[in-house]
Amino acid sequence: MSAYDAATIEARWQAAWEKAGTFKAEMSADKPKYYVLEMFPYPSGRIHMGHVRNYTMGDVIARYKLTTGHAVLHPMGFDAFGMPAENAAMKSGGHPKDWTYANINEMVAQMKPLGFGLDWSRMFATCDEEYYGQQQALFLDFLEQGLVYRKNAVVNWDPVDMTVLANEQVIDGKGWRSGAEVERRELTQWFFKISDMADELLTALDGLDDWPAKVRLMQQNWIGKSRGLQFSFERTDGGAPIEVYTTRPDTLMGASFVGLSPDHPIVKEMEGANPELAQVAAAMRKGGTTEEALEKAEKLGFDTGLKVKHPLNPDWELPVWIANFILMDYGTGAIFACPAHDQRDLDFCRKYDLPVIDTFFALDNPKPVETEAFVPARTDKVRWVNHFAGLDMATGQEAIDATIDFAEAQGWGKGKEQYRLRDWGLSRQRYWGCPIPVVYCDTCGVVPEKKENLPIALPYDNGNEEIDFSVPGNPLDRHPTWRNCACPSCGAPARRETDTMDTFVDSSWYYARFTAPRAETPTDMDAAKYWMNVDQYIGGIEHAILHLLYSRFFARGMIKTGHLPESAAEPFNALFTQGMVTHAIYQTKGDDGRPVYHYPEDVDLRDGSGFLSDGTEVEIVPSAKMSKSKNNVVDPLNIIRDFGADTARWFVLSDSPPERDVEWTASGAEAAFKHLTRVYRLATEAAGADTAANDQDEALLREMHKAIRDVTLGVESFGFNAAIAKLYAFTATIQKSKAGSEAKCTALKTLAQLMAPMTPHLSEEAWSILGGEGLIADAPWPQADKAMLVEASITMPIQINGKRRGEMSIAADASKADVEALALTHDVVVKALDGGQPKKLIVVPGRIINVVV
RNA sequence: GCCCGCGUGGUGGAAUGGUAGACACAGGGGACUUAAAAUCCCUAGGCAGGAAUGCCGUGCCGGUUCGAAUCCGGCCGCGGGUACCA
Repeated sequence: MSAYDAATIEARWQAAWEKAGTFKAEMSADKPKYYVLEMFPYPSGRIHMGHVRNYTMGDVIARYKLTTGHAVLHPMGFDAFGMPAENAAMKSGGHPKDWTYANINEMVAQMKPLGFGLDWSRMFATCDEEYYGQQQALFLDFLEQGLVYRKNAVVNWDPVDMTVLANEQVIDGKGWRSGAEVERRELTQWFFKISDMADELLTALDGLDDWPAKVRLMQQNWIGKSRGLQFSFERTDGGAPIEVYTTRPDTLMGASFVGLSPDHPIVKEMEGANPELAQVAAAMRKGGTTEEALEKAEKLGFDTGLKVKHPLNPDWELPVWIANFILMDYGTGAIFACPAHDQRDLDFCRKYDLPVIDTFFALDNPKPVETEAFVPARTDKVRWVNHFAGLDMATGQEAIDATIDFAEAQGWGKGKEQYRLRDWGLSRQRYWGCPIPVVYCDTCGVVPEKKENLPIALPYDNGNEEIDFSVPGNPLDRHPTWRNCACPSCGAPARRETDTMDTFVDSSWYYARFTAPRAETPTDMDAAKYWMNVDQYIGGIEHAILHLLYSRFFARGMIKTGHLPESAAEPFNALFTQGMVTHAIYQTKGDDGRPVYHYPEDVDLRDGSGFLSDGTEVEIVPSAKMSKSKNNVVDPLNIIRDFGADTARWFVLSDSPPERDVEWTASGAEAAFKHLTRVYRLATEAAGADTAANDQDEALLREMHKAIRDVTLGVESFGFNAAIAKLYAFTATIQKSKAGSEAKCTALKTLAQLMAPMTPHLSEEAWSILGGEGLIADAPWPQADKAMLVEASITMPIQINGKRRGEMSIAADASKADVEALALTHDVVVKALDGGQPKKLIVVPGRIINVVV
């Protein structure tokens, strides 16, 4: 009998699938289709266990659906534009394109041995001219439909490197390379009008029943629909009134000051005549642009000297301050502050000695606000002490509604629905992205490129005009010739747009492209109609908001521009968000005091301590997301070399629920390998045995049908770890069973089928050993026989006052009255009642009996 | 700061209002073996007890319920997102 030789087995069956075209996606008129997609990877160069886990989950679904009679589309590609390629070019020379394609080749070579049932013929990378050329065509169609426009927006500006920085390149408000304090600077940029669809994107969330509730909630909060009041404050100097938007107009009588964003037009207007104000505003514009940075920054204010009249009392004058926490992008860039009922406003007013006016109190506690703002839930009733619409006791929401009605009736304000969602700025001042296909002409202005001129390709080693990453900034902007072109409208010399697109654009429609990856238009309608939508989308929770929201927007845009059918507005029918694979970090201290990270394979673990080969002890940081920079990455190739791909696949699914993070440990991998070896051995033993049928057969087959039921449920509900636990138990049952060899072979063939989505190579081998017909990948999924699942009697636990005190066995079809009668005769119940009557008797059929005494 | 999650034995975890700890790892004991490896069997939350058994126990505090890991409120810790990382 030969041993389990994973390497040989895996190569054999991968070749067999390839030859049979098992995973080639074909449209079929007589099969239901199933489209399963995992979020495609960034080509960092090496795959890690996180990728293995993610793609194994998708593969389990894909292979399972193939055996249930579906035409399956399961493609793979690469999200290949982005900053790391440019950073690599800056650091070690070379070209982003060469770096990226080398990485892609490397990663494909690492993924193939894992035996994923992917249709590799559909593979593409977003940096392929073929792909981004079609993306440029989409952009032009979106532009024509009014879904794209230009406006000014702020970016992180490094004043030393004279370049735009990404948020992750701003560390503590300073540029990552220059160390200079970052400034906020305005540039004219391209935007997608996602805000036009805010309401649609919000209401459609209700229909996404197979998305995690947490993702829908995050998107709902992100879109942030609110109803508030818009009105203006008259200035005492007769200047243009200050328009404000507030979601708490009911607190207007508690107004303390009017606040302007440092980027507000009034501030900019005053800067010229007021050097002190200009200096303060400039200081406030320093630091990064992220919401987090703005919210966490120390609250700073400056009195402009302007005064406005309170809309309800012309004699009441409020000062106008500039405040660094007010965003120009939200509402009107101006607010009024009510410190009594907003902690941030209160902190600001205490700091600058501005008045605090209570407008309502808790019903049972009329205490004036001192250092803590009183901010009850909007549904709580409060007592109003300072209001104008005749309110006494009312909830915050009632007061808001009443205030808006009052303001509208008097004509000084208007109720308005507002969204937190901002338009999607897509311009990036970088080389390694999809060029935005527009041209600037002195005569014609901003002109879209003609479709026949697409793709507008990135320049690459064009003679002596090579792009240059040795200096910061956008190489396209510096390129001597690339930007020179003819105006598509008048033919005169003109300049190309040198900004490229946000990489989120690339990933917002790749799912549609996979349905016809070589089409000469962005999509092929017949293919899109057949394959869309994605039936199961799988990816990280970190994409809960931006990627998924942008994809939902893009699908709608593609419908509007005729690239997708109406039915594809929500492109992902079901979403599953998987957890990360983590691993301990091993570090020592370098000479400069900074941590030095060591690879797991270089660390020898003894009694919970780790040592390098020279004996140095390392510090162990328990568990962190696998990350190249921390060297805590476990290379799946090592696992495949030692144990085989099936072991790696089995383990990443076995020990942890898919939505949660999983810690990689080699001991777990060994256990998985042991199990697969056991299954292989059982199969070879059973195939060679010849024992007669006997009275143990039925018990084994009953367990088999239970396993079919449980594993099928596990696979369909992403309960892979639970399914695997059942498979361990079923394997042990087979091993211990004294059933005849025919029954054992039947059980083992079913075991091989149930394991096949997870361990496809071993399953094919076992199937073949046991005389199964054809490929297990094509064999119909086993069906549980309901008759074999019925149990004659069940065990029910008995509780006394909610605590388990005993159990009893009873016929499975016993009536509730029978159960009650039998329970009352049980020893523990008789003892607990001590001759008395039960206070209450609860019987949950099939589950539990609780006697309250 | 704000939004969204998560927290259960020595470890990964199971249990979605009904027997807390399935399954697995590490540990302990045993069988087989000249020996080892491999394999198989037993054991295993804590405390007390010879045992039967009892008490405690799902981050912490409180609540709802006949019954809470699970639902509600408050707190602590960790993770994800925060619009130019992907």
